[in-house]
Amino acid sequence: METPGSQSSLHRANLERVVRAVRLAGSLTQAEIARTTGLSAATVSNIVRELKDGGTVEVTPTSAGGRRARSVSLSGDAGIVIGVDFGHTHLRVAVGNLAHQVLAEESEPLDVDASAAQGFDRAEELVSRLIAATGVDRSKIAGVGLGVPGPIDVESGTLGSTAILPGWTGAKPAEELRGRLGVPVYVDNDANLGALGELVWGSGRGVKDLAYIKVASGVGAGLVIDGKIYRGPGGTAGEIGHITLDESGPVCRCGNRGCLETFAAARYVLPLLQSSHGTDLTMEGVVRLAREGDPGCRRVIADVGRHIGSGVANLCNLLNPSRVVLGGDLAEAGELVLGPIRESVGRYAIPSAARQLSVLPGALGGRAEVLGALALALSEMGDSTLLDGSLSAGAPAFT
Amino acid sequence: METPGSQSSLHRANLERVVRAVRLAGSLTQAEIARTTGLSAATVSNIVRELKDGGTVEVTPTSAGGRRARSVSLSGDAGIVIGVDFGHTHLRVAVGNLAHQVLAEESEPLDVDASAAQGFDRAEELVSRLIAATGVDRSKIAGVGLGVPGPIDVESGTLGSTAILPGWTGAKPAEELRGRLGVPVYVDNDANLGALGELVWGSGRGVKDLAYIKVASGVGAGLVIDGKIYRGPGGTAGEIGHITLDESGPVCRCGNRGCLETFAAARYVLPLLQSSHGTDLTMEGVVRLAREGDPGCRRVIADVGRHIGSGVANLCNLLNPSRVVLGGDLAEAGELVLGPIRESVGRYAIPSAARQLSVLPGALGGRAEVLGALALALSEMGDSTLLDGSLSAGAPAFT
DNA sequence: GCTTAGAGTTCACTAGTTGGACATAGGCGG
DNA sequence: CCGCCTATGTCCAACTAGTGAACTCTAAGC
Repeated sequence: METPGSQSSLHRANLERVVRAVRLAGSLTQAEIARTTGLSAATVSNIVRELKDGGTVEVTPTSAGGRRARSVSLSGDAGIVIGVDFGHTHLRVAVGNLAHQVLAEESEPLDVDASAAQGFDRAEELVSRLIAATGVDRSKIAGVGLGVPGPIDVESGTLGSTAILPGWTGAKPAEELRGRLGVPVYVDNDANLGALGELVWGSGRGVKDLAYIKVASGVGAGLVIDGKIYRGPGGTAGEIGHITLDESGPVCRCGNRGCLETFAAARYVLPLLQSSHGTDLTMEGVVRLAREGDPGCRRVIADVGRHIGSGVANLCNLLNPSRVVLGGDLAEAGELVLGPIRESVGRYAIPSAARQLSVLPGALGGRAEVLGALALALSEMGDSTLLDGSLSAGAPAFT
Repeated sequence: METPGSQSSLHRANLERVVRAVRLAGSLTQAEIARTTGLSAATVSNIVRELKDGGTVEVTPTSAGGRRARSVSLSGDAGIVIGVDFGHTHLRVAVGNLAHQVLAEESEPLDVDASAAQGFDRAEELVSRLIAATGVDRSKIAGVGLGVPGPIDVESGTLGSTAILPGWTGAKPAEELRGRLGVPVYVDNDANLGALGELVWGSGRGVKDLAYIKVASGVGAGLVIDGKIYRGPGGTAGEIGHITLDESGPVCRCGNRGCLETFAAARYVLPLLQSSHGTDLTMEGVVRLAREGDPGCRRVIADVGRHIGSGVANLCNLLNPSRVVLGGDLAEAGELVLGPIRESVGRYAIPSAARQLSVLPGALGGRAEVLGALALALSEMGDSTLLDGSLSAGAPAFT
């Protein structure tokens, strides 16, 4: 830190290396750590002792039927991370540990029109409740990931458009939450977090580049490139909802005509069915009816799929991701919507770009965003945060 | 290398740190190196001596009117890099040094239908001629960047479609050239290299995310994200030419209808003018006529611009780059084509994504690709390649 | 019961950085 | 013109931290 290119920094780097290896694998013996990190057994021995003294890591004396292998794993209370997701109609909180395990999760309805202060009150309460339920000490919180359902400037932390969450005008959600909880808060929009959630826990496991398409009242995409959220220099990457499919199509709320959103988003699609199916239809309802066989709903969903597929084809030609994951209510429709999407992609994307693409439904449903928030907290905090405990705890031993 | 987390790697890292600092700044005194790298003066002293012994760096005994500052700079012959660009109708080679200076550059016509072997013969010759002209020793070649005008799998090094370069079927250009020149060869397609070239030397200086749109016989884009070429998991990112603008438009060579390419690429646009302007018209000619005021050519170019703008708007919504650079013959048309592009982008992209976007003509013209090849060689080889000399030369000193 | 083999630890050694002492050389004031 | 001051670069002793080799320990296999 203070001497950025010297032995102590090397030692720190090696500590991180070990922690990362353990975190990724869940648990390892020292010999395995030595092999995967490339460090010598002696060094690993020292490092493990240091980490154990610092409380970062736990050593289970004997594990399986081996000779005498001590398995090393991140200690359950080494730290926890929290994910908070503000949705249009709900608030969702999850608590996880550093081993990528979700310890507790809960959601409650939240009025969109609630003021920002009220929303944060509820969030703070829910976080406290969940932490209490897990029995972990509050001081172990290593970071908080926060999702907001609208464009947010990650640098400055200010919400962009306030059309979606009135009453939150000019709010700086991350700052607010940091003030209340006293720990670092990392914020991003729901589509990006959904992408991260599916990447780490859901349908995106194993790939490094993924596009998460979320169809709800609008259409947005979260892009993960090489394992990291890609936001673009201006922070507004992923606006797949507003690529133009038909220059003379319906007028979109963004002011253009024929945006993908006007063919796929709930606010434009539901009215099509209202004369035949009643006015209080929701996207969820349409999906349910379609699965039950309602021909009108099936047709509408297939049409939506075809249009999304056109958008995905463009995305695919430009970015060539290895996986596209469909999220939001629409994902529940399964093959009813995925089939037409794949068909459109096959038709409109150039073959070499579409070849290794797989289009999958999200595996996490509405949980994708909270879990993504957890993942954001985990990735942003880095592995170094874990070491602070062991470093400060280790120091006295040398005096 | 062999011991990836230990002192020797630290030393190597520090060497690289110093080399990078010097390369970025041009020349520095040891004290300045110490300050910018954060290393101690003593360490810098040792490192500089080692680098000097290895020939990587030169020390000019006295410089300005200071006390006794010795200025350290990369030695001119510490290494050179070579860029080779195979185009549809030309072969272009450039030689540069590690200080990002172009030492020599030359191009010659190359028949597209020439066999691969013949092409490589010509390239090898031209490289030899240029190296001889610069007077640098052949052994100083640190790397070669190679551009090919078609899809290439960077991992395996095999050319994809052979439609563009018949006679090159199944060739592995990088391997071939490595065999002939005996140094590492890094290969990529022309659009990606053009992007890199403009980023490092041209209209993209200062930004980290850039899209380079090359309009020639086809339309392709090179994407640079966070300073690195983005190829996508399948290696075919950037196919902006085949995003669909009009589902019932003209049939494209890719098999779809209404691709951007069918509205913008030379092979589709030139026929429009052949009845009025003759059959041996080239894109270059159209641009020239347009600049001279020919209304038909102006109209065609403006239409092309509008369509490209639609594609760029989609790109912008999805990726939100901070800069779009137009390359290829068409860029010579200047505002005649840029105006309509900007107009289309303004109309079809969502405002928040287009806000900080600038659309510029390429500053390098046809040189973008060779210079990009140089930049590729420079970036791929890293700073570490420079050290090989000093490391191997330094070793005997310790025996 | 003896051997064997892998796991983890200890120890002497070595690589490499650092802080401080030291030499050097120009600027500046007297 | 001389000596002080200051910043540069070098040298040396101290220290940090990783490594290979030797060693111990345990359980499995014959």
